[in-house]
Parts: sequence; C-alpha cells; structure tokens
Amino acid sequence: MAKGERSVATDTLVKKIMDDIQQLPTGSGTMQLPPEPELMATYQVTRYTLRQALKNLSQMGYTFQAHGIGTFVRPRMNNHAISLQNPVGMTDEMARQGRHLTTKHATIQATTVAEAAFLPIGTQLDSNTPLWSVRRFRYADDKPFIFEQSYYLRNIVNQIPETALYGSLFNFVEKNDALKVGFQDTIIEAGSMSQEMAEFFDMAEKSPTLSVRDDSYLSSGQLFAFSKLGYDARDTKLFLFKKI
Amino acid sequence: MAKGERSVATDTLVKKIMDDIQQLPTGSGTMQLPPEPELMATYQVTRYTLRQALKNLSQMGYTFQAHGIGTFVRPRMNNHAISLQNPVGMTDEMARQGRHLTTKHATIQATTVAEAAFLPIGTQLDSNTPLWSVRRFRYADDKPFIFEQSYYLRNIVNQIPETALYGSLFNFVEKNDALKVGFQDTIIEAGSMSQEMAEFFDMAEKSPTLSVRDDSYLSSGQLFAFSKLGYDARDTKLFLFKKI
DNA sequence: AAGTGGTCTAGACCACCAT
DNA sequence: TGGTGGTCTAGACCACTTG
Repeated sequence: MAKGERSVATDTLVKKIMDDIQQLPTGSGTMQLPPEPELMATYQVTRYTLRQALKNLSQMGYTFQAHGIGTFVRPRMNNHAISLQNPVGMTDEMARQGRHLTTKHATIQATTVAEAAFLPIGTQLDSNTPLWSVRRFRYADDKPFIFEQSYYLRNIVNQIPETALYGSLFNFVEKNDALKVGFQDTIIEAGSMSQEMAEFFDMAEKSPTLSVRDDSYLSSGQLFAFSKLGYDARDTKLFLFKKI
Repeated sequence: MAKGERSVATDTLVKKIMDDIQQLPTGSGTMQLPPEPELMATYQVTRYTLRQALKNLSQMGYTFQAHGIGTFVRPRMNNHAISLQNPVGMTDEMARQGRHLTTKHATIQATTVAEAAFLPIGTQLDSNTPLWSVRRFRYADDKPFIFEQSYYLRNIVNQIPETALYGSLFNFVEKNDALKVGFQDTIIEAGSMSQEMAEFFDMAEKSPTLSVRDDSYLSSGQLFAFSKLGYDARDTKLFLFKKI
C-alpha cells in the first residue's frame, strides 16, 4: 500500500459498490439495490461500514436512500456539466464524461504575495510570503477549456519541477512533500475575459467567463495554495448535488 | 414537537455547539474546541453522536478536525458570498450575513410542462404534466437581488395560496402537503439578462448574470419542483466548502 | 509515551412504508 | 405486520502529532 493510502474498509466498499452499479442492467427503469442486510452479507461488512459507504455514495449523488422503501441508483446525467464536488481532480472528472483534458502549455516562477493577481478569501497572508506562480493552459479534446492561475506557498511546497505541471499538482504535492489536502473554499463568479484570456479562448476581449476560485488547505488547517480557473461561460456549466 | 421535527440528538448537538462557538471569545486567534472526551462529558452524549455532530459541522465548513491535533473553529468569512450549501433557505442565509431578504412582488398561475421556460436536467417529464408557475421578485435590503422563476408539480403540491409566496415555499410544502424534501441537483451558469430581468435590476439588457438552476426531489426520490434563480453577476458571488 | 482524532464491531431500538 | 432505512450505545483498536 503506497504512503498515505491506508486501506479503509469504507472507501474500498464505496469503490466496489460503484463498480457493481456500473455492471447493472441499464434499461431496467429505476434501479434498486438490495436491502442492507443482504448488502452486509454480500460485501462481508458490518452495518456501520456499509452505511458509511452508502452515505458517501448518497452525498456524491450516485444513490439515494428512501426511509422505509429502499436504496436506489440515481440516473446518470449525461450533460457536460463540471461537478464542483468531484473528489478526483479535473482530469478524471473529464474522463468520466468521455472528454480528454490536457495541459499544452504551462509556466512556473517564484513570486510573492505582493505580486499576486488575487488573494485567498479567508486567510490573511503577509505580503512578503514567497509563492510559486503557476499558469496552465488546459484543453478539453484540443479545445481551449481552462485558463488557470494558481499560487503555491513556497514555505510548504518546496519544489515543483516543470514536468509536474502537466499532471495533477495536488497528487504531486501530496506525494512529494508528504502533505495531506484537507479542504477547500470555493468562490464562483461571473465576469469578463482579460485580453490574455480572450486570446487563449480565441474570443473577443470581455467575453463572458465563469471563474472558480479555490483556497486549498492542508488537513492541519494551513493554507497551502489558492487558484483561479477561468472557463468560457458559453459552453461551461457547473454542477452540484445537495442532500437536504 | 411539530410534525416531521423529530428530536434527533445529533441535530440538537449541532445547534448547541454552534451556539457555544458563537459565545467564544473572538480575538483569541485560532479557536480550538476541547478534545472529544471532554465534549462527550460536557454535552452528555456518546462518541458516536458527538462525532456525527462534528462531522456535520465540518461539512458545513464551520469547524475542522485535524488528526492527532484537535478540533478547530474556522474563521468566519465576512464577504457577502451566497453559500450553495445552506441547509436553511435563502432568507436565513441572508439574515446570517446581516442582510434582509424580502419578496415584494410574486405571481402564481397554473401551466404545463409544455409551456415551461426551462426543464429539469435529470428527469424526463411528460409535456402534459400540470405545473404551478411561480415568479418572485426578491430584494436584499431593498435592492433588487433575485429574479426567480420556479415550477411545482401540481400532482404533488396541490395548493399554493398567494400568501405563501412571500415566505419559504419549501417550508410551506413540507408542512401543508406533509412532504419531505430529500435532495437537489444544481446547475450554475453565466449568461446575460432578458429584457424583463434587466428591468427588475434596473440595468441594461444583456447585462451579465449568474443563474442557479435547482431540481428538487422528495426524499422518496420523486421530482417535485424545478427553479431558476437569476442574480446580478456584478455583485453576487457563490460560495462552496468542500472537504477532500 | 501520552494525547488527539479515525475506523470499526455488535447490537439495540426507533421511524417510515407497504400490505 | 413485516420489511425497510435512521439513530444511538458501549466499547475496541488504529493512526497521527507532539514531547
């Protein structure tokens, strides 16, 4: 088992159930899972572990449980909306939709908070704080898709080699610096494109854009990165599932 | 105890802890809660109930737990972003920010799916399905704030008196029809204002707007409403907290 | 080593829905 | 009334952080 990838019965079970759901006959109307006692026997777990897994699946919007009735699989959306709750990173999120995300151009340079184009929302940073400034131009199936500007605190993330810029930076950070990402604040705004951004999308300046700002914290509660993703508003929708 | 408001120890505890957090001294840097054994004693609950409550608080972004370190209160955001995860409805969400949300004008009329201006994302509806069309013009501190168009399935929600339009429609539906709201799908888009919407906001036609589309389901999994909230993009931000 | 939170077990009882 | 999911108890052991 790789570092930081402990075997958690609940997580294993979530994956198993998701896989088994995929195998279910698709055209059979609303799909219902077996009752909990049967699932406990099938997967050889206690009710606690089973219900943790089902709760996770519910919160992701894959299933829902109806009191006194049963557990059901939700129909899959096949629009191209981007889930704000994907726990897997953009690349996998896109792959799940049958789209291919690539980074064709990326740059990194050292800078400081004083020079940053924007700042995190919830945390005060000293203006001398050293940062990495990372800029990435990302494409979905060879169409311009994300204009990304992100900043990493150099005090926490020591090195980011050029090659790492073309993969998942969070995965790199977790492995290379033995850090654990804990949570994120996200701010969504509508705006208009800068000239540079408009060039990337090959659109007119001030074209409408959706921007997603993330402040990322370690599980210890310390801020380690903040970023802004710019999308073409005309063909990007964001998706969110909420349990009441 | 009112109908549908069972006394759940976890929910009660969540409220208690939130209240107690409010009472904490504010200027004392990062605020740490007592360790779990002490909290169990203080609130006279078992560890299961305590941790359910702390998990809920964490998922709302009020606190976070750091393994081996402790439980901490997150600093309060004081920007005016609208939380996409508020479990309480818009009115309370705004009140929490010190803003006052009012509905100054509202209309309701019977219609059908065929006449609807938009449709739910995840569910196919027969075009003859009878709907209530509800339109509300909502103000924050007397400034135009939300342009709302929503549809309720008449087969499920029998009656909506005019007076109910000026309060929380979900609360009304839950009480009047003895229904229980289960979950929502949300789609966020950026766009430009219709002429009617621009009039409400007293802005130019095609001004930028953020739109939030909700498909609302009962806990039984049945769709019962879908809606679209239009915001002025220039002074509205949406907020989201995500645990990794 | 001591203290913190994270995971899991085994079992009980309750609430909701169908019949 | 029987079957479903929802809540809670009491306790064990594990993993992470700090000294």
